[in-house]
Amino acid sequence: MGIGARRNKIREQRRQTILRAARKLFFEKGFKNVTVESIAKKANISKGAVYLHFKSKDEIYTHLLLSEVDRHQKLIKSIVEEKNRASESIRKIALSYVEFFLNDPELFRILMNYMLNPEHLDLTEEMDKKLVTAVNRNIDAISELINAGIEAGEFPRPINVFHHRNIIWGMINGIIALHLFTGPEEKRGTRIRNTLEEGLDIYLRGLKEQKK
Amino acid sequence: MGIGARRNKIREQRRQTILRAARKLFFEKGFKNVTVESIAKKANISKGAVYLHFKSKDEIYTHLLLSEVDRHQKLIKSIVEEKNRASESIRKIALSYVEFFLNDPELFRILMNYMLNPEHLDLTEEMDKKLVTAVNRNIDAISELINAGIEAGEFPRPINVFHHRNIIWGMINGIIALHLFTGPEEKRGTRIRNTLEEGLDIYLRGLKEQKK
DNA sequence: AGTCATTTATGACTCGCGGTCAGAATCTTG
DNA sequence: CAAGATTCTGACCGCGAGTCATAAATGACT
Repeated sequence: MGIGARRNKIREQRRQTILRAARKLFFEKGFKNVTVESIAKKANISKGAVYLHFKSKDEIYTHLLLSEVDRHQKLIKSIVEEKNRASESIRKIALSYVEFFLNDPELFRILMNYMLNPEHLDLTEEMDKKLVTAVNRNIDAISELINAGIEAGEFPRPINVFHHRNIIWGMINGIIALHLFTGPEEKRGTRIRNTLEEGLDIYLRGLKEQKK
Repeated sequence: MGIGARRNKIREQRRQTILRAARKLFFEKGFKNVTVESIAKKANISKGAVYLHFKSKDEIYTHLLLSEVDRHQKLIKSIVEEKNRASESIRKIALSYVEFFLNDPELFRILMNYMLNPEHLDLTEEMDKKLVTAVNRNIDAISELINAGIEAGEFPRPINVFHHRNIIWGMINGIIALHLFTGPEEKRGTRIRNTLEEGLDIYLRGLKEQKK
């Protein structure tokens, strides 16, 4: 191994150490309640050193976010590839979202925040692009499924795929947002799942009878 | 006029001056980019004096929020009282929301933020309660309309009114969130309106054929 | 091994902002 | 006008993100 490569490896290890420390803290206390100092401490490193690896606190969070979104992307991909009926796959994707966010509500908050703040976070160009791409890939899965549904005769044509993708995506997020932080915690899961399933059900039924 | 009353009047005027100044700034620059100092300056007053009238920056914002929500509430009430078909009224309410938020996207951000942060803002007990109540009143209008629709035979029974209220509410918010800060600004209005109308349309159609 | 350039680490410091408070200014009352 | 009550002021505090002068570590070259 050349010197350059060794350097990079060590550098990468440092990054991972920081990310691991940050992850624990963020997911434990929420973004606002974690200081960069505390991340540094947990990683046995100085505050300044953290900034040798990441541009900002936001960027650290975004890295974690990205790896989560990617993880979820794989799940979605596998659902799409099952080749069930389109409406069934959409239902599954929606439910997988719910699980995803029930597991880490903070993540939903941050993604929502990202969506609501056009100026975005304080990220490098690169990170910003990556995050947008990753999120879009997930949204596009729905388009793909709607198209497959049209192919299969499950949905009528012509329908405006983008429209319906946005409506479905909006519904999923809206319902999650509405329930994720309210009511008794142990019941949130079933409440969200039930509401979302019923909502999609009715919507997709309506869609199938569009312009018959 | 007694001395006490005069005092109160002056006090109230000060509050209004502060609120007016704050309003202009907030709606111009967004919550984060306004400092309490700048509000004070605009109101020709010292920073400390601001805190004689409001507990925190959050609370100032919430006051503005509340008056907006109240204003909107009146609109909703008048829509409900028109006694159109339920689905028509729901459509109207949704569209009135859109106008509301197109007019002041920052407001949507804050309300969403409020929804996503259970610890809420740094408010007096009273303000917090008021805000929750005001928002709920608006959501309840939808329940009311669904019930009216059932009465009128427009929707089948039995259906779970809360469920559908939440789904509709979620859909409205989700679609607005998805579009309010993206794409060319001049087209946002029509994009949101179209998507939302179509979404509701299909959903309500599906609802009418529920369990026939 | 010793020198020196380069990379990496440190933590004291700056900066910005929300919020506080001791003391000044102004008003009320007798 | 004096004394007390109220309102106002702006210097100050605390906090946390991000910076930077300085120090330590590394390793290439003699």
